[in-house]
Amino acid sequence: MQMPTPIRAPTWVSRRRHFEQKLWDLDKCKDINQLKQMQTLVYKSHLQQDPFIAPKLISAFSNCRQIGSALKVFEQAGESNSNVRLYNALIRAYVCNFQALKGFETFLNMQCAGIFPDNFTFSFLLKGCSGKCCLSLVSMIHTHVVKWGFEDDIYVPNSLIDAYSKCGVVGVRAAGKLFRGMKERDVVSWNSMVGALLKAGDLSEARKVFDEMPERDRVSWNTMLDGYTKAEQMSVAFELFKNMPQRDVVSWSTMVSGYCKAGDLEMARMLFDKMPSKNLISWTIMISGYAEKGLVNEAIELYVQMEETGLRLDVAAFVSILAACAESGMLSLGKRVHDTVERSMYKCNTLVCNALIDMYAKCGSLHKAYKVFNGLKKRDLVSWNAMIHGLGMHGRGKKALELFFKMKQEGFVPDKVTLVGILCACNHTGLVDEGIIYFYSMEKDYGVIPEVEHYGCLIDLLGRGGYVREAFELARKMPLEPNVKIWGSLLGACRMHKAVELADDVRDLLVKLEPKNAGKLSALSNIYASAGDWDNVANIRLMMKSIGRPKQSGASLLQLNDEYREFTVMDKSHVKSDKIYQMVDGLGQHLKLLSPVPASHCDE
DNA sequence: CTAGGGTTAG
Repeated sequence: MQMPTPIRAPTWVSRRRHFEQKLWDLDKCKDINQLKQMQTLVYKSHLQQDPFIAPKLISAFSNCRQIGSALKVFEQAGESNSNVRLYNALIRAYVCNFQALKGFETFLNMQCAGIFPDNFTFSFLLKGCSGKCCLSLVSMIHTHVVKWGFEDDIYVPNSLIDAYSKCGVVGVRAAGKLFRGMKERDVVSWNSMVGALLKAGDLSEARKVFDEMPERDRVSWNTMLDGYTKAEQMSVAFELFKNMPQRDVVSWSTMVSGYCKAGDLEMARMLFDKMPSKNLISWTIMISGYAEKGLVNEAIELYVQMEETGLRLDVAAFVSILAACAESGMLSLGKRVHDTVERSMYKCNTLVCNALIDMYAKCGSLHKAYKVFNGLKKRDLVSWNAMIHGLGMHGRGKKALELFFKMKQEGFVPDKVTLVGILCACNHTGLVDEGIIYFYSMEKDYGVIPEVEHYGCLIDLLGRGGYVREAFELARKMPLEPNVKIWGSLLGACRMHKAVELADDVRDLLVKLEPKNAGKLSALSNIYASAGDWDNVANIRLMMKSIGRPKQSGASLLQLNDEYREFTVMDKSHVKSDKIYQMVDGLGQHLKLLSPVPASHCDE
């Protein structure tokens, strides 16, 4: 009689099962050490040329940001393996790791190798175009799409619409043409088209398309909602919000963000408190909203509350809140955030550290900024720019220039932001000659064509250095339209050097500005008025008169969140006039404290 | 026995 053997597979079988299971989930592996172990196993089992395993390995390495290893896997997969998936995986790896160019190169190599692209290839390639404004590239890919016959695979034209939408107004037109020509459209096609029109700022056309949609999902409503909030049409946005068939956390967050940007922090907070569920993004929006507007107590209180919920901040949350602190000079919250960064996994993250450097620099805490900068292992151009600009704007021009040389020594190529920092540094340190030299050689030396900011720095520099006439001359001759800051610095220079004989130049410049920027002079006059700087108020009124602007009795335009509102003296018509007067008063105090002479206008 | 792609808030 035979005993039944226990049903138990030999060990090697179960091991193999286990191994296979792991192979199937290879691309979901997030741990780099585990992944390397898996790779060893794959190679030992001679599976590195397997048409399914190899692409998975590439994806896995790509997800772990190990693009070098991904490439190695690709190369070792062998040419015998003429596999679209392999190429697709490599293209995606490049594109997802910010090497879009290499992705396109791979696409070309693939065709040279005689391998036909498929629908996935194009989706990946198009993703590589995002963030860049490269219409010619997108339309080139479009041509390939048509050539290979993938224009009816719904994913591909949808990706195309999205890619086109990031190429400015012309791109959006191309997107519209493609959209109208599509055989069938799904809800994503419609949503992408609405999003494209909104990106181009065409709110009414977007709404038209939105109304035409055969079916709308959450994304459709949220996209349209965001369009209205970005345009600061909060009442329309609220109407839409009320009428939405369903509201998710994105809808609520969009509204909170919209009210924050519109400056209505109370309404924002009310909605924030009413949200049925909050996530990291919602908290980030509300805290940044408070921080940006300088509401210290509210911002800190909410930040502490968020930490108490146990939410872990990610890179975007850190960067957003720190940027808001930088904007309003909110050092107290900035420091708190820094504490959190130190305890997080992002204390060596370049993006986060750059935000810290910028925050400390803008808050005037140069020592701390420098400490973060020095401790940063992987500095990029932004790190250098933030530090140089920070030093420069606080009168440490020599140190800024030193850093500039060091940065070049280390092989970084200065960009336009660097040069603003350098000119700013020269300006705030009285290095007039150096500033002039840098300005006039920046195109030759660094290939940077001067923009308004650069002109602004130089004009400020000239004016402060006593070359008032030259400053005016430059403002008049510059190929770009002078902005309010340039105006301010010219006025400052006039006052500083008692140059009243420049009326003609002033008029010339005003002609250049008018009539498009009618409100700006008044806005400026208002700022000086709040600062109690009556000399400049008188100056501006004189200028306004000199170009025959009709005198408006005591009315002035005050810029509030990019919108000009008209006020007359002691106007109480506006619902929030109390708040506004308070704010203007506060602004005046600030200006008095900060600038005996009108502040430099090349910062920011 | 297989994977992989497109749209919304910071």
